[in-house]
Amino acid sequence: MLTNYSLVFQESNRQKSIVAAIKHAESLCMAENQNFTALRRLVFEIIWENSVPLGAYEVKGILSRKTNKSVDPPTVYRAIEFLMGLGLVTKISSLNAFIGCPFPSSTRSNFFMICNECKRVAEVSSSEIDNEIKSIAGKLSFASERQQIEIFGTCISCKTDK
Amino acid sequence: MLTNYSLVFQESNRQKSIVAAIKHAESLCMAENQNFTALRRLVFEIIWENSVPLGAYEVKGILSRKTNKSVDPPTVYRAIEFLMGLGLVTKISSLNAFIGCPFPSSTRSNFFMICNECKRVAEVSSSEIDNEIKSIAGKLSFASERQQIEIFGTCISCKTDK
DNA sequence: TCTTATAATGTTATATTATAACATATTAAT
DNA sequence: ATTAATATGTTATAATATAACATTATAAGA
Repeated sequence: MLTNYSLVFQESNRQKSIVAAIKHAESLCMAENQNFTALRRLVFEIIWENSVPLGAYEVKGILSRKTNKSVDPPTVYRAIEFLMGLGLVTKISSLNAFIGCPFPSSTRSNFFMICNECKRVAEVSSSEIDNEIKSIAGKLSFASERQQIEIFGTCISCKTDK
Repeated sequence: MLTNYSLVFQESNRQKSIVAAIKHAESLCMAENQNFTALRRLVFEIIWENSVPLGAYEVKGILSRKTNKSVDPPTVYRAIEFLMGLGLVTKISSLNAFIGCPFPSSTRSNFFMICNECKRVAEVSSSEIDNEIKSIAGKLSFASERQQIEIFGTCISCKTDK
């Protein structure tokens, strides 16, 4: 089963999803007894408002502009760490950049399609992939804890643009 | 079809594979009209001699000791870039570290199982995974060019050690 | 063989990404 | 109010990576 795969490549869906994502983040923090502070919310919004993964220092710059004061790296990294811990944001490690997670953590494949042209990312959730990975890990007697799948290429709109 | 998945977790296989890998690298360079220079060979050996992924600066340190002279970062990064271009070495981006590729590039899934305890890496080649990714990309009309799959967990020997 | 072109390496400097360590402030619990 | 816990501010620096240019080695053409 492949779900939600067009989410991030389609701007309209993404706009809607930001609002939903903030609500989701709020209730998740509530449930986990975590504090969704103003700073964390700002960083969350900055990352979610962008259709492309942002580097920590880009977030820092935007945050600095939004708050009209200088921001130091640990401020950003700490907020990102917090958000990643809750599965609200993920790092695309090949890019050293961060992007919002459209899926609740329980159903996440950590599977990303990254367009080399427009840099936008689609997160995909696929039980087939997940099961196949489980099966391979089983054969290796490898106890898998976390997976990260990054596919680079060209998305449909960048292909048709040419 | 799942192939070669025990390669890197098993020390004996790895030792054998180094010799084979050097021969493979030599003939590949020959075929591609590329120069397998002393420096590149050294870096290749350093990366292949280790069962765990090495950071560029670790390679730098080892290289420096082996050659008894100081080595600057670009020296290492350039050699690594060269080796990656030929598919002889891969970067594990979550670790900012490099490891030898046991597969010829044509058959590579870029699929790594990374043990959090011993840090060793098994590269897996799975046509099921590759096909499933192709199928998902197809549904998204995404022209995929490169994939990188990183699974973190605990390997069998670290599990039984406890 | 000499000369030129190309490829590879050396070198310096600096950019980019990330974290450690400690100070201060805010919030929640007693 | 006081203490404890959590979050943020601040300074400094570690770790990773690349740009730009100089030099050397190798290969190719005259």
